[in-house]
Order: sequence, then C-alpha cells, then structure tokens
Amino acid sequence: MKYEPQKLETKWQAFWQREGLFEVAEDPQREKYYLLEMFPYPSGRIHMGHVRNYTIGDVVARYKRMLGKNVLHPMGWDAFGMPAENAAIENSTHPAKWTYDNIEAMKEQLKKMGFSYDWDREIATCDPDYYKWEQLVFLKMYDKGLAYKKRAFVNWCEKCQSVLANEQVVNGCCWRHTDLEVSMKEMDSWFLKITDYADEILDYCDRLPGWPDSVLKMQKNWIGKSYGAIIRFPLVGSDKVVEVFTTRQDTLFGATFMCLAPEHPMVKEIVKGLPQEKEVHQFIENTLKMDSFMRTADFTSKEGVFTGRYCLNPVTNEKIPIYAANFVLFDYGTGAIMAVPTHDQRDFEFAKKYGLPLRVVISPPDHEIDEETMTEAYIEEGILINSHPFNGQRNLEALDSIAEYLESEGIGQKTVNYRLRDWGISRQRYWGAPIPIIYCDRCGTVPVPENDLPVELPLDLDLRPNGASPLPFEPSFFETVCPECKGKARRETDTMDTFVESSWYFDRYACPEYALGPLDKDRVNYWMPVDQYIGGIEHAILHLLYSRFYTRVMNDLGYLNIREPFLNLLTQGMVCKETQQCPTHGYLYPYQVREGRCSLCQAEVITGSTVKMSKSKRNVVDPQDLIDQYGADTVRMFCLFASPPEKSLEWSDQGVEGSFRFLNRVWRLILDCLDDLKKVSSYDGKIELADPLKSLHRKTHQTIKKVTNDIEDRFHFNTAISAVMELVNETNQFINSNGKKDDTAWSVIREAVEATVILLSPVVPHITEELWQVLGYKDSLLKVEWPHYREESLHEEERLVVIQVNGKVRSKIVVPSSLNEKEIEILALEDERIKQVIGDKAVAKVIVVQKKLANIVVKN
RNA sequence: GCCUGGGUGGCGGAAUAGGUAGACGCAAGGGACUUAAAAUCCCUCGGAGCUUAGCUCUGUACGAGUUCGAUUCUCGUCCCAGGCACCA
Repeated sequence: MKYEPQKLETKWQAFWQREGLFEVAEDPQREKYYLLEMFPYPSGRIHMGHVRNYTIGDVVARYKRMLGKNVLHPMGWDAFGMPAENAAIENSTHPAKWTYDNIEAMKEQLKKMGFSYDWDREIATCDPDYYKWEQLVFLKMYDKGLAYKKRAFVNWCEKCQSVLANEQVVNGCCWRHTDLEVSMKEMDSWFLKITDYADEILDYCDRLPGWPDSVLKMQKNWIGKSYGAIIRFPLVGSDKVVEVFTTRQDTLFGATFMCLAPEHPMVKEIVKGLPQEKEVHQFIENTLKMDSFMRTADFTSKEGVFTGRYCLNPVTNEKIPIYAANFVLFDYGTGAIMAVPTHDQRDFEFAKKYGLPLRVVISPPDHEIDEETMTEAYIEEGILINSHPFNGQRNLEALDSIAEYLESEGIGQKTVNYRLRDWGISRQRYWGAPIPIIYCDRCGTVPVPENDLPVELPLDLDLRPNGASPLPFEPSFFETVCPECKGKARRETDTMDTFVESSWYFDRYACPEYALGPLDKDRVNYWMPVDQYIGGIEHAILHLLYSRFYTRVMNDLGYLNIREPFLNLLTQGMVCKETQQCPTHGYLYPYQVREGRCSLCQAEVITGSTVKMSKSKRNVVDPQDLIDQYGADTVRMFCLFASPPEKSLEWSDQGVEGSFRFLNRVWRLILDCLDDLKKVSSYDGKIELADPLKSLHRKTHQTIKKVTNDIEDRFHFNTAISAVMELVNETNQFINSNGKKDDTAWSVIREAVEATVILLSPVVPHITEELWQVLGYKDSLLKVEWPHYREESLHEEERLVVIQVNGKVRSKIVVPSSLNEKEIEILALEDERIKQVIGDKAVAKVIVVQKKLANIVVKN
C-alpha cells in the first residue's frame, strides 16, 4: 500500500469532524488548558505565516489533549478593517460579502491543514452579535470616564483617510502604508484612558515569567515611565506661571531659558500685542505644517523663536527668556521645558544657535569645565556647583532633596510621567464597529441607550470611490433622535479601531453565543486566562498592550476575574525565502523560474537575500500548492522541523521534500513488516531483554523522554522530530540486520513503532491516525494517552568515557556504568594510549565527571 | 544614539546545569539495485597536514580573561536582525 496523503487526510478530517473530537465544554473536574493562536485577518487565502503559527499551536493543543487536559483551541476572524473596503471598491462587491466569502475560503483551507479547532466557537468580529457587546463596554467606559472625546493633534494617514493611534505609526509612516508619511491633523477624537493603567501594566511586566523578555522590554519602553518634577516658573509681568516637567531638577540652577512647544496654547497668549507676535505666529504655522516624521527627523535642525516674554527661574530669580521651539513635544510632560544648555545636548545646540547664556551647575569629578570653552553639554555625573544650598552634593543624590525643597517652597512637586498616551480609537472608516454616541444640539454628547444596541453598521451603502467612509454622507445612518430630548440629533460616524475587537475576542471564545452580555462569567472564568498564546512578534506592542489594558477594564467592570489575559506567550519568527530577480522582469515568483532562468525571457535569474515572504518581493509559496502536492502532514512537519519556533524559518523546497521522504519511510517501516507486527503486542517489560533488543527498547524510552521534554519545556519541535528520526533509523537498522526475529523481537519493534506513531501524532496527525488503524487499533489516536518512559528502561550498563589530557581528547573507553570516580580514574591512567601521551610527565591531578569524562592534568 | 536578541560546516540547525563541537535533515560526491530512469538502500562529507588500518594540528565573528576544561561565563571590538528614538 502506497502512502497517499491527500486521500487519507480527507478521510481523517471527516472522521474528526463527524465524531466532534475537538469540541469542548467546561468541566470543573478536569484541568483546563486554553491554547490560543492570534486570529487572522480574513484576507482570502492562508499564507505560510498562518500555517507556521497555527501548526505550532496545533501541536501543543493535541499534545495537551493527550495528556488528558480539557483543551480549548478556538479560531475566529479579525474581520473588520481597511482591506475589505479597498477590495470592495476594486471589485465592486460589498465589504461584508468580500469578508464572509474570504472567511469561508480560509476556513476551508484551515480544515485542510488538519488543525484541531472547536469550530463551534468561531467568531467573526464584524458580526453585530459580537460588536454589540463591544459597544456596550464602550458605554460603560464612557460612564466611568475611561472613554472620552477631545480635540487633539492626531496622526492622519491620507491613504487610510483616517486617524491612527500612536502605536500604529511606524517610522513616521502608517503601519499599513509604510511608503506614506503620517501627517498631523487637529480633530475631535475618542480616546480610551490606557494611561490610567500605565503603572499597573508596567508593574505586571515583572510578573509575566511566561513572556519573552524582549516583548516585556518593548512594552516597558513604550510605557516609558520616568520620575521627575513639575516646576512652576512665574511669568514676568503677569500672575501666571509656566509649568515644566523635568527629570533633572538637579540642573534647575542652570536653567537659563525656557522652551514651549509651538502648539502650547500659552504661546499665542503671551505674544499678544508684542512686536514678536507676527514672527511667532509664522513660526507656529511653519512648524505645524511639517508632519511628525519631518519634525522629529535627525536632519531637522533645532529651531525656535523668541516670544518677547520672560519668566523667573524660581530658585535663582533670574529673568530667563521664553522661546517657542520645534523640538519640544506638546503632548509629553507639560509641553514646556526648562533649558539647561550646559547639561543637555539639545539645549546646548539651541543656546549656541541663538546666543543664549550658559551656566555650569555640575562639575565633573576630575576636571573643570568652562562655559566659554565647552563644545558640548556635560551629561555625566558630578558635584553640584552654583546651586546654593545644594553645592557640593553629588547631583544624582540631590535629586530627591531638591524635589522636596521645591515642594516646601511651593514652586513644584515630584511627579511621574509616562511616554504612553491615551489610545485614540476614532477611525473615519466604514468597515468597523460604530461608536455608540449621539450628538444633540441641546443635550450635547449623549450615549446610545443600552437597549438600542447594537448600533448596526448599515450594509446597504455604496462605498465612495475616493475611499472615504460613506457613513457621514448617509442620512439614514446618521440622522436620529436624541435619546434624552427626542429632538433631531446626529450619530457619531466614526468607527472604532479594529484593535478594540482584538482586545477581548479571546474572552468571547469562552461563550461565543452568549446573549445576555459580553461574557458569561462562569464560563469565562473557567477558561481564562489563556494558558498559551502564540503569534507574531509584530504585535509585541499594539495588540498585546491593548489586550492587557482592556482585560483590566473588563475586570473593573465586573465582567471577568482576571487582570492579565495571557499567561504564556510564544512569539514565532517570520517565514522567509530567498528572492529571485530577472534583470528585465524584476522580482519573480518561484514558479516563474526554471533551472535558474526567467521563464519569460530566459535571462539568468539573480538570487537575492533571504527575507520575509511577501507578495511585493514575490518570494512566496502558496500553502495550498504544497498541500495538493505533498499533503498537510508534510507541510506541518517541515514548518516545525526547519527551525525552532521563535526563530525565523527559511523556506526550502528540498527541505519539504526531505520531510515527505521521512513520512514515507515511517509508512514503509510499518507496512513492510505489518504481518510480523500484527502477530504480537507491544513489549510489556515482562521478559528480560538482551542486546541488541535491549538497546532498541532503551532507545524507544529515551526518545519518549526527549520528545516529551522538548515539547513540554521548550516547544523545540525540531529537536523532538530529530529524536524520532533517530528512533526510526535505529528501528530500520535493527529490522534490516540479519538474524531471525522471534516474537519478543517483534514485540520490541512494535513498541518502537507505536512510540513513533504516538510521538509524531501531534505533528502529523493524519498519517499517524492511519498507521494506528493499520496496526489494528479501533479507537482514534486522539484518545490515546501520551506515553510515559520507564526510568529503568533508560539504564545503560556501559558508558563511553572520554579521556582527556590537559583538556584534549586522547582516548575513549567503554566502562560499566557502575564504576565510581576513583575506578574510572584508575582505568583512564592505565589506558595504553594515555600512557603514551603522558610519557614521563607528572600527573598533577585527574578530574572525573561521572559517566562522561576524565581529564588528566599533567605538567611538563 | 539607546535597549533587546543573535553570529557554529556548502545550507537549515544540534550541543537543555561549563564536560567528545557539528545530532537530525538538506545539498554534494561515490557505490549497490535497474536494460535505463525514478524510487530505495549503503558509504564519505568543517579546514589543513602527515610516515593515511590511523594520527597530528586547527576550528563555534574577532581579541583578551576566568577555569583542569569555554559554542556555553566575564570584559572589550566588529557585524547582522528587531524595537525605541529631540520623551526634557
């Protein structure tokens, strides 16, 4: 019988579905295990990134199931978002139709991969039954002040025709349109108050041992907590003060001027009626015209303009000039800084450019610096000078006492500041969840009453050809009545950032059909938190940070009992492949290359670097083609075997071929000697074995141990598979070795073969189900318990001991493993080769590592 | 610039608590089977050298150090990838 993957995969997929083997229910008697992979955007076809991500997850899910755990392994669709709108315009379909068609197609593909999802729990976030609850949570957040609207400078992407959150701006560009710079636009936007939770989210970073350090570091950096002080500088000729935030109150005595962000409302206020007014206004206008990327780029020089006004340095009482400066950020701290040119490089450059005074207040321990001659700011530690009464103290040690001094004098106080800003969720998009708010001329901003939810997205609209949202142009949507005064009112036409949907979908999987609220508490509390979350590193900040925030909000609103959603996180690496370019036709798809030549013009193809698979580089492999050619098992196996999950995976067609060959080898191993195998049952340990049977039996148990450890502790499926390959090789060798084989021999072979099948089953579930049946078992492998190794079977009577002289291997001996260190030392010294090497040199000492090595240290 | 990772054969990668560097696989070369091909099986496979059943030297980006012993630990340098980046 030949290995025909497609036939047998269809058979087993149908079987699993018919038997409902992946459907789970809450069972308080059993230990739960929630395994989650990041749900996909339904783009229409799965790609290799999905295949890798979901294969890793599926192995763990199947493994945990075999350990007897009650495993929740759901799948759904991150179904709102821009591409649906773009596709709708291009193909003149509706985003909803496009999305649901794609979901159907991708679901089909995922099923072909043999993933063990409980499809009864499927979620699509564009379903009103889903976003209804999101709208409800939004209203609850609005009640508590966690959702609020403000006029703000926001990131605007021209291509998206929409606002972006700070997290969605990458190198000054939109995260989806990396070729287009984001500009700043002042508009009304809704925000979620993630900053209220900044401290807690930061603290808990140290309580997530199951997360990669790199991700936690990124989140910590993103939150950017810093300790400092707010200091009030009285404005000369007014009773007003200008507040600044600084982490360097130790340099306050050296503050010789002040800079305000151009957007700072005080700038326009203080220049009113002064000769500088026109110039300042011009400066503000010019600066704001620049988009955020240009404004903050390396090559943009520090510029500013004198406002004509002064404030008083509150500790020196000196009059210091106030500038408006382009490098001061409006939305960090207070939007104003005290400038200390002697100890801050930016301030130094600015001061030199505009001829502003310098005063050194920190003196280096080993030399003196002079305001006249210094060429850069001194930013190291030192001793405070010109800072009565703090002179002579070490600057860092004085930070606290200076802050206390400011507090006691009433001119400032200690404070903590964050880099993290509130999450802007307004999107001027159509294909998203409507924000449930109504604007009434009389009653102002009025939340939609809970009974009126969901605010459904109308499906009977035509999209506007320029890509803008049709909602603000659609009276049937935005015209409504005020819930309070019943007068004419207008709906909010912005929709929510799609990251809101993905911030709680994992909760909803616990109770996807629940109709009485967002979450069924009992079920959610049984399943949550997610025990193992698996997904791409690209979501290290965006999705994972939002989800940690949203979970806390849901907890505070009483919807669930936990504060952290994901116990363990595995971030899998990218799938890469080399690029191929034709001199005339540019990047080529793999199928366009034949024997190193371009199939269009026969020119020699240049093989480029290996980079992440992407359509733009055309270095993609369609999983569907591979499934058709080799079957899902081979694809799954290669994804796992080629590299450990957290590293990037380099695609190799020959590697795939190798995986396919291996599965064929396993297939033949069993089918070629099926008659012999069927005569016996698996070796039960009752009969004492002698070599070579004993060593095959030992190898089987060593393999069980290794595979179990590799999956359990490290998710290192590549080494787990290697171990099984070794077992298969050894079994094959044993079968092919001469000598008659009795029933005992066959029972030991059968033990090895059964172990092979079971250990491989999470990786290649179809072929192993088939082989299990071929071996004569009636029940599905899914119901088989994960094997245990027997400690006594691992025992080896003999050990190879390496003998080194001065750390270099000089001989190897096989000794009984019962020998103690002294006995090994004696044998090592008696070894003929060793005697030769040592000659007449004196042995200084001998180091023996039990059962492994002896190192003889000699002197000459 | 700062913060994370990471640099091991022709290639993907092993070496889990400092103990034989290169498991397993791919590619390559040689051989067997075959009329032939495919498939399969067997052998070789880091580099250099030698008096070649084997042996010696060398080798995990580079340079030092700790140690009986370092791919693994420490310090310095270089390179690559990712994140942050005028955050006061």
